[in-house]
Amino acid sequence: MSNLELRVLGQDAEAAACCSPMVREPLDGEAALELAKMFKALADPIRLRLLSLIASHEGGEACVCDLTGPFDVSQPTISHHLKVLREAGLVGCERRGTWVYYWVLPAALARLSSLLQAPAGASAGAAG
Amino acid sequence: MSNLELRVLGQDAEAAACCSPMVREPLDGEAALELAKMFKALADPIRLRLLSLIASHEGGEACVCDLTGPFDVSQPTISHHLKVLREAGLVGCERRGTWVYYWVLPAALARLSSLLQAPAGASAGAAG
DNA sequence: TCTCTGTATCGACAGACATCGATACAAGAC
DNA sequence: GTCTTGTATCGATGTCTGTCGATACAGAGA
Repeated sequence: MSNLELRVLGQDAEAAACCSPMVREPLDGEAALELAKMFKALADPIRLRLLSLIASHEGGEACVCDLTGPFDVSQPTISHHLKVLREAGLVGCERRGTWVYYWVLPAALARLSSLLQAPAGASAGAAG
Repeated sequence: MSNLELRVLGQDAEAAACCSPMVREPLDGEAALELAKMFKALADPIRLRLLSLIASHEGGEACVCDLTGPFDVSQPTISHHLKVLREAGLVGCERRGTWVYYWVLPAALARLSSLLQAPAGASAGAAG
């Protein structure tokens, strides 16, 4: 159905989705550094809304021209935020003719999501 | 059993875990602002490791004295990071005698985790 | 009381970041 | 070729953040 599926080739989303939440064993410094970069990209309200806007756009992708309107900041600022999301590996992009299109990389979100997921037992009931 | 379960009373972890990932519909500005604060708390390698260290500690909680050792930064810096995690609603704490204990609030992590979770169709699955 | 230990707060400082206007670059229309 | 439009980059600036040493606060014990 979606053309989204084209984008996730080569990403092992399933592998990432299955394992080692951070509540299970301590993160080592290197992993923490890399993950912090991704969370840092999410740590801005405009970037969160951009990501959400892109992901929920029809077809799973959005033109930059669709993304500058909803915000009260300048075009260079939006472009900067898109670059941050790109460099964090959260979105991909491609120029098609005049326009540039962005889409979310689901594997990256899935990885963060699974990291934060508490193991079934621990989540609410905890320690038992 | 656990002393952790005492801490999750009043938090609707299950309710948070069920709904509205950001890839489904655009986040409004207010929600984005609040979520960005939580992600900002995660956007530092030391804080990620602290959180992971606390969560994976036996009993689900850790004394500050267990948390200062593993890092190359000063005690005030660790205290600062713990405060950031606290104010973001990611951990709770309590003084017991001389020591202060910290534990993770699973509902907060679950909320972020579910937010990032792509809907079944789109997520990774898409690749298949 | 005083002392000792564990933790938090304060004040200062350097580096990182969000934002802007100006400008460069890319592609289509003419 | 030139013009126009869409997007990215540059350079500057104000604000936020991570870090430290110094110090204050809390509780236990003598």
